[in-house]
Amino acid sequence: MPASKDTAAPQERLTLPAPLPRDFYLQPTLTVARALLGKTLVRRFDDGTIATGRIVETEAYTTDDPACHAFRGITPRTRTMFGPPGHAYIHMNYGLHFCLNAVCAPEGCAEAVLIRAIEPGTNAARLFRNYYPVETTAPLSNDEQEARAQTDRTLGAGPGRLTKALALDRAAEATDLTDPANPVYIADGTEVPEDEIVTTTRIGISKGAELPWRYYIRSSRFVSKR
DNA sequence: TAGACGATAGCCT
DNA sequence: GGCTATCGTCTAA
Repeated sequence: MPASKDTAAPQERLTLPAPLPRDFYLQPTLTVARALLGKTLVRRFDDGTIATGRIVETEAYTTDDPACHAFRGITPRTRTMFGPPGHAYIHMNYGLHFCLNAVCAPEGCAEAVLIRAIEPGTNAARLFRNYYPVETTAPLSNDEQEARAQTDRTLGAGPGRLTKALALDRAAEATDLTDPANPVYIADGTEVPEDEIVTTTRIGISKGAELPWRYYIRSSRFVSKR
């Protein structure tokens, strides 16, 4: 894929899909985790540019799940999870990475879907610039173009990577993901056939690790781990 | 208040 | 596959 492909699209010409309604997040959390596959994550940056990503990997965390941060009850960190559905719950882990979750279930019931990977869509070059802030205007060599193509495949592959590419941190905590006026929201996307959805166990947890609550799109090159 | 731990990712062997 | 950077959060004392 040519490196310059996404750089020229005038932002004002973008026609973005409609945000998902709040009712979407009131479905059972496992259903939401599956249904979010193929949906569009829309990010409006401080400079007014917009980038999108197609969600290709999710994990579900429910209120009776020992791996869920809210398992032991409400704390300052988990307050957002106990709030109304359709909001962003963003937490830091390992002191390094932010992870983006969509809050599900009615207010008072703390459940969420972790968005683990996206496929860069509109304005992928903007995501690349966030990931590697030093941008050069010099023509890319063949090796550099190959390295860049490799990075395009991985810059949204993993919860920490995608928040870095989307420049999302605690400032976006509790953002209403159903409001298209917000800096980040989730919109409709493409339908994913049932046989394209892989159900497997979650990654990187010690409690509740046996639960098959991770979902990804089989044919996607952009999932974090198979 | 101190210490342990963690929904990760990059680098090295 | 192993190691580790690095810090917010929680728990125990």
